[in-house]
Amino acid sequence: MRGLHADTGYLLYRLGLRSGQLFNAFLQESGLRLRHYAVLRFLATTEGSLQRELSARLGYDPSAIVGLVDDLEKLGFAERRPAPDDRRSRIVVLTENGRAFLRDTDEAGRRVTNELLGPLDPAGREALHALLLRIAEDGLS
Amino acid sequence: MRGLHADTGYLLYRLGLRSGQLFNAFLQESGLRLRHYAVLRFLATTEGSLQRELSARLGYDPSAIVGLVDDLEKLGFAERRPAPDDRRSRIVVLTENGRAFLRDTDEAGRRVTNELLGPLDPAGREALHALLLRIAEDGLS
DNA sequence: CATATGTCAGGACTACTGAAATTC
DNA sequence: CGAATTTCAGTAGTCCTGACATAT
Repeated sequence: MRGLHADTGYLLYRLGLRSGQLFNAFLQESGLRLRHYAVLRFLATTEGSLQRELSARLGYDPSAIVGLVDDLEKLGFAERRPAPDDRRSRIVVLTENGRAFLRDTDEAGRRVTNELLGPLDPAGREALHALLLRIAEDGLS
Repeated sequence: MRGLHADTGYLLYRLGLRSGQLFNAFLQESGLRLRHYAVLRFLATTEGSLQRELSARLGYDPSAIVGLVDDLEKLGFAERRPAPDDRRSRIVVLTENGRAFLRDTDEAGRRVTNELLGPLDPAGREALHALLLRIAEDGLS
């Protein structure tokens, strides 16, 4: 019988949990959760994004995006704007406040990843990142 | 501004989610969830385990173990036995039915991991597994 | 008395389904 | 008409806290 940690899938599941918990702990005082943070980070890479793009790229259900963007709007970190070419769609854009929030928390985010990767040296971290990217790109964005 | 996938922690979180979803999908018809499966797999490596050991080794809260073992007992896959040396404790053991279930699903589990690791060749898979093990062992069992 | 183990109740969060309104 | 986008209601599952009974 294979052991528990002999299974790479189970390892990924467990480490993903730990990663999410670490991020949520560091985001706690800001009132955001990892899912909000992920939306902000993605918005920062675009000039504005349709909600269905957020759903597809972040892997969250379209119905979940609604509440996340609601929360970000309440905090003044993002805005919904009408899409000029399709009145069904809304374009979500990062506000200046949202951009400032990302700047302020950028270093804390690095510390989380640092703590997570703990015993790995820089070469190990880079190797891990490259491997994860390859399997992430098969199926995700 | 760093991109989303520039963050190894976020990648781990996303891939952990996908891994859990794949496992749960393949377990669906059996009525079990990944958490039950993890308990069974761990029990198969022992001669019986205290519930607090299951909690510590699998990373689930002690209060969650109660329901998981309840479910496994209902299905006849595990049993609670009194601990001879400490009447507070119960020892959870795999039954013959539980062992048979693991035998029957072993190959399906491999297929899940296979699908998950998709584009990686055997060397890449081994390298990924080794890296994940190193960070898992820092903090988890 | 303090501590450990298992149990139970409940809350906050997550992931998903199905349906509705609007627009294409 | 069917399909796409967003929204909403509801369900099941997850993660954690706090409390309790029992035993050490």
